[in-house]
Amino acid sequence: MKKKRIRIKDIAEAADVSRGTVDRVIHNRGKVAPQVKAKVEAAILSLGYSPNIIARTLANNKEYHIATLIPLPEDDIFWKLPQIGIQQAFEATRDFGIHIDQFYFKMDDPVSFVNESEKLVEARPDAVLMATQFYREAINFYRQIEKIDIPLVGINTHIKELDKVGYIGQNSYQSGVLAGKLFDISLHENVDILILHLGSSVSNAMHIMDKKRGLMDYNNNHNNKFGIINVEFREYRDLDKFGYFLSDVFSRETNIKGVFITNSRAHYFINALDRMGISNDLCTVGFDLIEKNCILLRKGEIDFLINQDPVRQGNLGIHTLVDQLLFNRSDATITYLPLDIVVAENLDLYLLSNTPSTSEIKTQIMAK
Amino acid sequence: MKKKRIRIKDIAEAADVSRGTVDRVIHNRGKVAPQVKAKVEAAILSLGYSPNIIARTLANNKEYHIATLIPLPEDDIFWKLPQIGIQQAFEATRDFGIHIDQFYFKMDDPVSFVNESEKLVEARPDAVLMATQFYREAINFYRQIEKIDIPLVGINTHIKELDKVGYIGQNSYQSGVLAGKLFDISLHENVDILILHLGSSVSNAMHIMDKKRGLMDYNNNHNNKFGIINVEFREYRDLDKFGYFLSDVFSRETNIKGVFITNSRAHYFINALDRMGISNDLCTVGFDLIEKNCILLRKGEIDFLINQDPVRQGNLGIHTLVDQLLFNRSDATITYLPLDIVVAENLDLYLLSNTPSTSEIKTQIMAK
DNA sequence: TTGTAAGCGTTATCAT
DNA sequence: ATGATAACGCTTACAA
Repeated sequence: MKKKRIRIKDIAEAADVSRGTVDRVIHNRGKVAPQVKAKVEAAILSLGYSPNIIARTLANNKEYHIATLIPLPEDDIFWKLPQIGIQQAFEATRDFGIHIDQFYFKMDDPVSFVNESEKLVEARPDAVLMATQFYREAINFYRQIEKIDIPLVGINTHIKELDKVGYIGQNSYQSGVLAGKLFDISLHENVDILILHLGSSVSNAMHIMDKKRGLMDYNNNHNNKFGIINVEFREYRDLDKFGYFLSDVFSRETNIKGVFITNSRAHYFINALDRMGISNDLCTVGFDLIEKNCILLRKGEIDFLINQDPVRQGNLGIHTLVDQLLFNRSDATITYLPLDIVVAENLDLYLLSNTPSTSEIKTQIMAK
Repeated sequence: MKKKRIRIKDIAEAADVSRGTVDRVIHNRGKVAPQVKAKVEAAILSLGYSPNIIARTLANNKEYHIATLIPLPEDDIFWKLPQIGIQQAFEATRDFGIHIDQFYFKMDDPVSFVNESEKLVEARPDAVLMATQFYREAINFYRQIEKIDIPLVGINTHIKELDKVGYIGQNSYQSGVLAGKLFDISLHENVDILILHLGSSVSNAMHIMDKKRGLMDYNNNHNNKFGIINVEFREYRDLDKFGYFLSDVFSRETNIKGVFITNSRAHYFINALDRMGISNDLCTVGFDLIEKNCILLRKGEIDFLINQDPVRQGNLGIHTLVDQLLFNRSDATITYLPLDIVVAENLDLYLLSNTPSTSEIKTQIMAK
């Protein structure tokens, strides 16, 4: 009934060799006579041996350093979320000998990214987790990492040119398609949708283009139900300037009924609208469950937030690397996380499952 | 720079006692002189000791048996999903000495539940995971479990009378509210919504009532935008009978524009409609990403599926129990999982993250 | 080519 | 009340 787990010792006895020999065939290191090897392999197969990861980890007694390179959480609260996931993963894996060294760069400053990436390389980590929107800089950074031949995974922004590294995050194109669907459900035909990009054009990179394409493709595939207006604005933090900009847009374009904000800054848009006294009868679709967005979602000022689970991105990113370090599984795979449609009525449930205090995952190691 | 992790040996040396003594104060077992105890505790605090779970697990070398009691996956494919999560969790925790013994009952048969629960008790497990809609039977079962004093968690159906046991699953009431929101977005006012319950009335229990209440409360709070019609039907598997039943309903009630199916059987409804040649210009909201529902969602025959992540329910359920067994953390907490709004445009992303092959979580132990 | 034994950090059983 | 020591299953250096 209660079958005991097969240990190395057991197959050593079965094959009538020593534990050392068994170990040698398992890791095929060292010399072992062909017939002996066959005998051991037969025993492994017939007894159904699988190694005890716990004991292996303890015996290995190795320390691994994973470096992270992400934007300063202070720069944009969005970046606090992956940070939470990274911390969770750290606590979950520290007993496996995993250390995490974090490097932060200024979100809008490529130079800062380059500086930090150099510091990171000097620290000689065993693996790297990266999140950046700087395409060229990321590719240059990858060249350096390639030289020292350690695994690298990206989160949040998919740098498609880097096909040798893993990616965990959202499918940007599909999130645009999904936004299209949400407008389709909510609005009548023959109205206009404003695509609004807030932030530096530097970061107005591929993944933002993908979101726009997704929305426009959806619209094309649905008989061009909507008119699409494309606009971007850098100085969104200056509510006055932003407000004037918006009233200009809305006075020129009087048929706008939907607004698609392509990143986590929807709350700036709503606040600027409010400041200018422009009434908000718009259907607004934004991204990410940062606090200011959540408040406006509850109030009904924002209609939909698309969640890309940044906490999980950070968490899974670290776990993927741990997986590679501990079990040398080499997957440079792309993992697209679900795109959650968040409305006032299901918001709280998403927030709860994101809070670090409630998700007390201790150990979460990928394998086999 | 590279700080070594503090071990029992380290604090033993610091406090100038033996490892045995340190162990005694950590687990406050056995006698230890007050001053010695204070000295050790001081050392633990100042050096910042935390136990190495890996080594502890190995040394403990204990075997735990977790029993599960869920409906037969063959009875209703929905129940394959928690089963997947349970299997994942098993693979993740087997190295921690966790065994899983599964008991299955016939979904619509309380007697079968009772029989299996008796077998389960005889097997003398160390913890139990349960999913059932049979209220009375579940409560009786709990009385037996209470006697042998082992942890019990429920998934999927919240038996509120059992306030001493943990629950992981959906907030049924809130899922009804969310359905209300979805109709609100999709439909004009002054149309009717049909609430359709398919299945035995036995299982037409509290959590189904909660869903209905949620929808109706939403409607009340929005000026009774819709009319609500309540209907249930047992023999939904008989497409002919079901079809006649539906044509009867729809010929009497000609203003129905929305249909809320309260469980995972939305596909039966669509098929019966189709069979009778009733045109589907309805807004349909159902539950759960089982294959037949997914196909209809893609085709546009179902508009929304609310996902309660049954895979994760099974997975988290096991992990919660493992947590209690390994770290004696006693939380009979209620964990409500997010309610995902699934449409054709984000369906694939949810399916991918549910597939057992992609989620290769090895070890996921809760702690601290 | 093979076997032996020490060690990973913790627990638990002995003596003292 | 305290200390020494053998386990747990695996790795690895060293001996044979």
